[in-house]
Amino acid sequence: MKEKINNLTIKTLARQLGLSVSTVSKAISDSHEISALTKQRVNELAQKLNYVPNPYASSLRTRNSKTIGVVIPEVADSFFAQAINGIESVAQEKGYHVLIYLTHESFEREKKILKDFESGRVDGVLLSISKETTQSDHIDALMNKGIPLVFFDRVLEEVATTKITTNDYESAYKATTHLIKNGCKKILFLSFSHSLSISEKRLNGYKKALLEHQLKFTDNNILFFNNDAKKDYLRLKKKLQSSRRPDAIVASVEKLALPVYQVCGDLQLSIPEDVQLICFSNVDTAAFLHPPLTTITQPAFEMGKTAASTLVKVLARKKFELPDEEIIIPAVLVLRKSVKG
Amino acid sequence: MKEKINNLTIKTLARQLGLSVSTVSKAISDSHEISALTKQRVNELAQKLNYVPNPYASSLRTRNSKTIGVVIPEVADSFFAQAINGIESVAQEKGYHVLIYLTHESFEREKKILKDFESGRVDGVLLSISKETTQSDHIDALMNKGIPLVFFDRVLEEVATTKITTNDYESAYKATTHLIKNGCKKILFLSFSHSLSISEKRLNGYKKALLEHQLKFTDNNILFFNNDAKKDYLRLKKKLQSSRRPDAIVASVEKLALPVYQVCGDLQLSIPEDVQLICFSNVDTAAFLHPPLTTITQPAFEMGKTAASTLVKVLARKKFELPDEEIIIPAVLVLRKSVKG
DNA sequence: TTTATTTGCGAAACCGGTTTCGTAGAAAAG
DNA sequence: CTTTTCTACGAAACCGGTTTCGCAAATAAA
Repeated sequence: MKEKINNLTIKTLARQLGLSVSTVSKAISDSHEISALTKQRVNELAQKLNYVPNPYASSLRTRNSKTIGVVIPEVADSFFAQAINGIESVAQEKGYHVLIYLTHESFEREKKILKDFESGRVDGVLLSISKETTQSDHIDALMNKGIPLVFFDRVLEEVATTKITTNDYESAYKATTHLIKNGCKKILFLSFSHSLSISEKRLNGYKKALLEHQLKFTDNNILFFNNDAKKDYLRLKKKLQSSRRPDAIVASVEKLALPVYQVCGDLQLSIPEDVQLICFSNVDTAAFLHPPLTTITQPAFEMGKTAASTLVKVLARKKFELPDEEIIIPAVLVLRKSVKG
Repeated sequence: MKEKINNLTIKTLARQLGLSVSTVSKAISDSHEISALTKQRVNELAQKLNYVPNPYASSLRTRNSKTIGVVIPEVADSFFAQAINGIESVAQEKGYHVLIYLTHESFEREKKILKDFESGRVDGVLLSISKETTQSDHIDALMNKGIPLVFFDRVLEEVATTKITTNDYESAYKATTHLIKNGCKKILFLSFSHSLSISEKRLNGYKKALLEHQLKFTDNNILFFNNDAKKDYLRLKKKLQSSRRPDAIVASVEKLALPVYQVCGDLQLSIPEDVQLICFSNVDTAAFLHPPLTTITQPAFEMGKTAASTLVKVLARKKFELPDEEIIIPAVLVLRKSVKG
């Protein structure tokens, strides 16, 4: 492998063409100041020599990098994977580059990443906050530096910027109502965060459905998963072994579904006969699980795409003003055999 | 949102401290030329003013970006998602940034992306080639510019660099042998590429198992999936309806599993009674599918991690010399109910 | 005490582009 | 024919760091 030396710069082109550096630069960017003939000569040589301009040199002067930063908790999750697809689709179309960062649900990591963004590394940011994130200082600081940020899915309400979400509240309400209409009276809600907007909204939608049907909500109705697979498993197991075993479960995020299958399998509980199950999930295997999983499927690709195009649109302007609004793309409830009826 | 103006540069610090720009720069990079006292003063002010150096300015001068480019066919695939996790884990530890690009299996896209990398945008590249990729000109060109590249999973043998793979041949051989020992005689191999190294190796492993057991291989034994879900479905359906219906299937990549479940479901064929199934797959729902899917599970995280650390290690040196070797991390065959026994 | 060395810092070039501004020559206007 | 306006281009500053090199003062060696 050769040494890394790029001696093919705009200067090389200029020299070979007997032009000045500025002329070549302008020719390449198709400036009106340059004659058609010169442009052609420049482009032909650039083509021939396989000239690729240094993006960082350009970035330095123009103060933009054509790069967006995507900050998500994890990537091995169907929702985020599909969202990335959506993001990438607009990035690639609009000529943006995508820097990916994972917080692994750590607030500290998130802060570090956003702090780094203050350097000007990215033109804008797409963020889905970590489950530990409850305050917005790091986000405010970034936005105060003039770097636009769009939330998607996991948002921080108090930050005045555009947020792309699903109808979490309504979806949970709808799912829970469906279970109640199916005769369920003891519906367990699985959560993994006390503070996250999506968790709260989904929980509230669930609560509303209970309330509307004269079912009471107590702390017993909700089980919080931490990130300790073994303990979470045991706690869920205990729940499902108790005398007042739930007759249905609403799992508020994708990764909470498998533990339910696991525990039910181990306890020989039938889904949906003993326990009905609905999960917020984008896994593409849902239809082939045993039993097929009823899901609230979020428009992950669309959300990523919308978030990215919202961001890119504002980046195209000189002033970066993102309206403080929430764009809600509805999820769909896909009924499968994990619920009765 | 404010205007994007970063007036806090190294110059600001220098001015406020009554030092020169060069001194501040050296102080920040902890140069031995600078006294402890000065370093402290500089760092304290930097801290106080929340100074974050512009990475592109630095990049321009030092000719490295602390960024690696990851080029993969798709992200909504458990293998790649997990691989990204592995990559990110070392990137974050070593202070590298990760640019992600999806080829969507398009050779043209891949060429464009690698061409862009010739600009110096990234210090090194991790590549898993598209299924259309059969030649290496674009890769050679990049490496000739002195940019190191490590393949993972989908490699191009003829390129002299480090390749991180699994034991595709042995795994397919093992899986097929297992099916044969289960009494299968008409084993169908599902492929999605005529040229890809992994496809070829897996096919060869499969063939070897057939050969060893006096089972003959004809074109009828293999079914190629294109990217047309509907047509692929129909072709597979036809296969499974034929009089000489296969009694087992080896699916050579993750995304080929669901169509099998789909078709078998629609044809009311039982897995594994009518058709046994083994799939190269990293989906975490495998154990809860109906029936649970026997998988050849690749060490995706490890592969990503190894690829990244190999790359990062060579980037730490002045000379970028990646040995032309293949690091093979074995996959594991996880037996589940989609095969008998 | 003189000379050699080390220490700590600054001036300036540099990385590779972009952008401002000035200007020679051609074309248009008067 | 002179003045004005374009047209097409170049010189140079600039973006924000890094690095080389030079040098004065402090310290060590002779």
